[in-house]
Amino acid sequence: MSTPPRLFLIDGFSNVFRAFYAIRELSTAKGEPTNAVYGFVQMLRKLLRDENPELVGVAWDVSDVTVRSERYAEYKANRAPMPEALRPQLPWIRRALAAFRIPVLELEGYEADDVLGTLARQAAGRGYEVVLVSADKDLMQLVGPGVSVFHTGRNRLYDEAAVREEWGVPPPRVADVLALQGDSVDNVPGVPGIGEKGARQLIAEHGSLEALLERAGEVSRKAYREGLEKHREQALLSKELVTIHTELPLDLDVEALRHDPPDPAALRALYTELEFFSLLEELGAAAAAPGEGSPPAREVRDARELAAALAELSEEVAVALLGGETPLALAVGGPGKEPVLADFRHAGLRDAAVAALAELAADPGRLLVGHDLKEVLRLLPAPVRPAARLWDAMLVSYLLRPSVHGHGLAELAAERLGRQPLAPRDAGWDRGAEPALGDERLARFAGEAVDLPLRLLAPFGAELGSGALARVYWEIEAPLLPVLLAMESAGIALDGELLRSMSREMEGELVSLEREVHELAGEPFNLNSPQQLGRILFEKLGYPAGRRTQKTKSWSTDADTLTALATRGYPLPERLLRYRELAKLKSTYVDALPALAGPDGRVHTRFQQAVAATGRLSSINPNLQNIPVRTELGQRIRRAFRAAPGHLLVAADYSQIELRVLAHIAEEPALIDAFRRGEDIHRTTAASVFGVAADLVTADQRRAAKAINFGLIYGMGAFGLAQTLGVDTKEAERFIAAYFARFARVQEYMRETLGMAERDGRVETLAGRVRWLPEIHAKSWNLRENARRMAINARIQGTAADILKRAMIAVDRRLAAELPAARLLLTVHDELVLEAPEEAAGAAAELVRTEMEAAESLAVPLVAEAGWGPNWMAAKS
DNA sequence: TCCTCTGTGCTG
DNA sequence: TCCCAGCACAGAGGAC
Repeated sequence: MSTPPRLFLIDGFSNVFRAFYAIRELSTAKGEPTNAVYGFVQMLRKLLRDENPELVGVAWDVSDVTVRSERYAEYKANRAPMPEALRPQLPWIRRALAAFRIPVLELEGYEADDVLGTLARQAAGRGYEVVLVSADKDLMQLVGPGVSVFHTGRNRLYDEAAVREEWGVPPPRVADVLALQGDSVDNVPGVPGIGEKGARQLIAEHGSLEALLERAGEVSRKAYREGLEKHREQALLSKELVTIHTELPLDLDVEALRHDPPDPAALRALYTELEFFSLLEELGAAAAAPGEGSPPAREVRDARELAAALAELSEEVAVALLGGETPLALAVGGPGKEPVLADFRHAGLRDAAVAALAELAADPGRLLVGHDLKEVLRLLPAPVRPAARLWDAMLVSYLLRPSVHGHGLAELAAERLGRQPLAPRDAGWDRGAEPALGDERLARFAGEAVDLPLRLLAPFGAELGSGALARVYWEIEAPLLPVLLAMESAGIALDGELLRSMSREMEGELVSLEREVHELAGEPFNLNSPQQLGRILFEKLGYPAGRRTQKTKSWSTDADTLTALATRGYPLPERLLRYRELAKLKSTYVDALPALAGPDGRVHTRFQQAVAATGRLSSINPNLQNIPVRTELGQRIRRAFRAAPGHLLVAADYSQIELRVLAHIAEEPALIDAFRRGEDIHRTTAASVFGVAADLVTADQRRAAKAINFGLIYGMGAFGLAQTLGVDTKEAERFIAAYFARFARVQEYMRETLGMAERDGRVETLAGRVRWLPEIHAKSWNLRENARRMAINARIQGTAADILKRAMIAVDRRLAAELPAARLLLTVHDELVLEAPEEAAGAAAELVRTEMEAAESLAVPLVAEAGWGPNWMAAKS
């Protein structure tokens, strides 16, 4: 059976408007706006590439006078005029259509909707498969046998079932729903009081607008009943307005819409004129390598077929897991091998795929290639300790360009391979929907998911080289990946009951604080709104003016500002500070955490291995690296993180790891000696800077020295130090001068680091992890100073991160061998949290402390402290 | 209704 | 001219 030819009819203006609003801003060097052209061209390209339709046409309104506007004067009366920046782009769009060789159907005197409706009906009647391409929901009413709508905004194809699913009514009744709810943009009045929800429900119940009006008196909800009775005529008129006509006197020559390939010369000329450089480049690439893509994966139907395909594979095996929250399929391939797709909806294939993946991962002779392999290996039952070597394109990309945000497969494919792979949406994942079993788009998506990482192997391998950065990959990042996965699967137990009772208690105090503040303000306002608070404090109550915020120039109401006011005796800011503390902790932790616990009563954060520019890990969903610890209330929250029954939590943290790293890299003898003697480093610093004996250092002097020490790590200047210490800049300058006089090698370290950054455009950690700093040469003082601070900080923070990662790998390895009942749960930059059976907690603490201290050999000792207890707070003492 | 930006604040 | 690295909250406002 041959499939009918497909005709794509594009709703010109609806897509032009959508492109105009969807693309932020884009213009030529001369300042001519090009955003709508760009968006429209991208839409065309995507359509032609993904769908490759046999026939294409664009419907285009040419005049503003239409049949309907004569009949209903107010129609479009309040439709905004065409934006100033859009009108000059229309001729370009016409040129783009010509270059793409897409015929334009210009029809004077009719609405584009009616033209599309008529043509769709005619073509469907002649056996074509019609797809209407629009960003407008009105067209949904045309869906039926042979006619579907591709909604450009939602990126989704609507057939009859999809329309029913979304609207709750069959396609022809979409007009009735729209007539009821109205549309302010098109000035369709509808029935006041009836919105989207109501309209759908009423039409679904009564079948049509007419039937509904007939029995309007029986509608139970009063507002609806009265609205329908009062606005009967208006509703009928609305329906007339939104109903699309399909009987215009047109005669379409469908075969004239056969799609020819685009005209490359015309496209090149247009892109050049519009300064669309990325598209120009692609045009060049396409000419150089015509038709090069990824082969689609072949779907296997049972375990035997999967095994047969795996038997073909060589040492290099690419794996990809497809699906969103719930995995749907595993794709497997290899260089030069046919990629296969194991869709879990085939009976038994999920188990077979899991077994196959486990076998591949357990094979030390394999190189497992993929993108974000942590997510792929998550499919395996915990704990996963692969013997295969892991080549993760995401992690390699991160090591090569750590400060670039976004190491997604699509981004890498575009940058490194000049490819534009299918997005999940293009393959059928959209708003909870997923591609059907056997969907050809799924096969293509799977093919790309295994092929692209394989193709990235060569360029990434070449750039990673075989030096220090490659060792960072093979010795740190790759072995860390399964450790992180195991920690995520383990999760940490949460005392939800404790948090819930805290929540109730805090709620009470918040309510009374709010009342107090409203009384002090003389009117109620939203305490959570900095804007409203600013107006109350500085405009209504006339408090002494403070700072303005950076972007919006509204009154700043941050903790510093409020504290300053509070110390001057104003009661409102003092109350508000307490309110803020409570509200912050309650919303971010006390209320949020219990909701994030899994059915096992534990929270499973995700550690991100390719985000932080310095090499640190980060934690999301929830972030367990910012759990409070400083305030009393914060400590109570920390107590809600507890050990499983019969277990204890073990917490171990490095002592001053960053300052020790600084002492080592700078080779500063005074610092090294202090650490070797095991002195309190802030006290020693204070004694040196202020010229007093260590035991005579005052609390204030120690505090100042501590600020200096931290400031060094951050690349701080005198201004910043003055700010934190609350002294003037002159004073801060004297502190810094005194510090450098005593610790001269530290100043030398700063100079060296900046020299390297300027010479190489990058700095490195001790292990060889790189951070690129192109802005070190920026003309802007601000950008340049920023880069200089980053250079100083990245070496120290990054080296500390390398050390902790090494420690994690070692701890995990030794635990598996010696204390398998204990396991790592969390990492917080200089701290590790473990869970161990009660009787093994002491041994686990000793093990983790030893491995942390042995993780790197520096000129100063690395010191870690470990404790244990029933909860996180108790473990830290 | 959904999404993005902004101000704010928690951690190391 | 505000000190490094993160994540997440609520409010505000724009697009749909």
